[in-house]
Amino acid sequence: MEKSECNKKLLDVATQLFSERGLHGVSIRELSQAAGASISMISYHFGGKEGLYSAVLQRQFACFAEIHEIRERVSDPVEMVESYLRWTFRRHRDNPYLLRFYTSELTNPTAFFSTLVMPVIDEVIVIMAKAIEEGQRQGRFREDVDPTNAALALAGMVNYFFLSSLATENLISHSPERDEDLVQQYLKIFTSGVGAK
Amino acid sequence: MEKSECNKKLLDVATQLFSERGLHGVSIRELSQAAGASISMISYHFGGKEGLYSAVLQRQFACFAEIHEIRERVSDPVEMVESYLRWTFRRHRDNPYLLRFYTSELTNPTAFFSTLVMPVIDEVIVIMAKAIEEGQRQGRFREDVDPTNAALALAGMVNYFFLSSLATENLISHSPERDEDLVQQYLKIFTSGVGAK
DNA sequence: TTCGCCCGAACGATCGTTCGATAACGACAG
DNA sequence: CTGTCGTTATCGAACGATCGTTCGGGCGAA
Repeated sequence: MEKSECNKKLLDVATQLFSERGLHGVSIRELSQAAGASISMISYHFGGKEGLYSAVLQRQFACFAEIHEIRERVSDPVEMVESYLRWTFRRHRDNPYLLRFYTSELTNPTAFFSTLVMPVIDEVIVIMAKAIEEGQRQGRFREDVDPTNAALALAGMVNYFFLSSLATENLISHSPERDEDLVQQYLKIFTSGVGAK
Repeated sequence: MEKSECNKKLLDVATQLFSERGLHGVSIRELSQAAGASISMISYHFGGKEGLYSAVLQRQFACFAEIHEIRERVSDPVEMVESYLRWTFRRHRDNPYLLRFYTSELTNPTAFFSTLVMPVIDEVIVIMAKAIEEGQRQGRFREDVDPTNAALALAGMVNYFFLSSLATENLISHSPERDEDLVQQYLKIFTSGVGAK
């Protein structure tokens, strides 16, 4: 039998509201009303408000597993950096709520941080650090920077663009049409820096 | 007459608790109990829970004004980048709660975001973008990157190090003794990139 | 009839705020 | 010096509102 629509509708609505105001900022009454469902449906389908939140979190962070496919497909270190940048842009574009849960959990971790969030973040950082380390072994990357730190710097550059968008929307265009241009700019900065040759 | 200690104690306790769990995650009962004060003191001194939160926010973001002194003291673009990096490291070290309010407001903005948070963030980005632009005019920085975007990339690199610390604490050392080393690494990456020459 | 799915009233707990009482203290008049 | 008054800081009980959960029942398909 098909699992009813109520379930999916609740997940969708909860994704938006939780991302906007956090776990404690939304009540189950507002949640269920926005989903056109009854209050008790949240406890019925998800075992309570926290259960719904964890279901949202799981669906949000599922996409991070894609990094493994990228790593399998791409072997060249520089190309790996470019793929990571493009993948991250697309990830945020496809899912405008992701970054809110991402940083919300990093700064105000809930009970699900250590089981649902931290593992997938670490996986990405470790994989990128390994790619950079391989680049160093190949003589393509300078060896006087720590690979993990370089991976963090890369992730920071691109994620911060979306993180700061609420504050900088009148300073810089956040239109998706600029994405590929930005990918190239970040790639340039990361590999060659902003210094004139 | 001296303003009582109750006021200051409430501010200190609220800073920690709000940073850990957000505006909606803490009750005034827990707040006042942790401060050793009565429940009614919050409404009495700050006009309510939100008033206390805004007082905390104001005190947190006051330090961003220091960027103006730095800009007055430093004229060389590269030196300005280095000063920004060192200043940001010290800012986060001196105040471990700052980044939580910073990102919490960026992802789950409260009513005070547009008046207390956004203006100071924009100021820093604009000042750094101008410094980078000047570096381009001097021929020290390449001209094919957008100054504002470069400023965002710089801010992203260093802020993300602290933002991700909860997830990456067993991947990389976050000891303050490494700070100067990290400043130099970020400076290197930003000005020269990770590419081998 | 049975079994998922769903409803909404009801419950106890907790929320933020308000209010009357109290104590300490300086100013001032007698 | 002393008694009174107004101000300020603090308390805790009480209030109405809202919180998340539970529960008895209704509905439709098997």
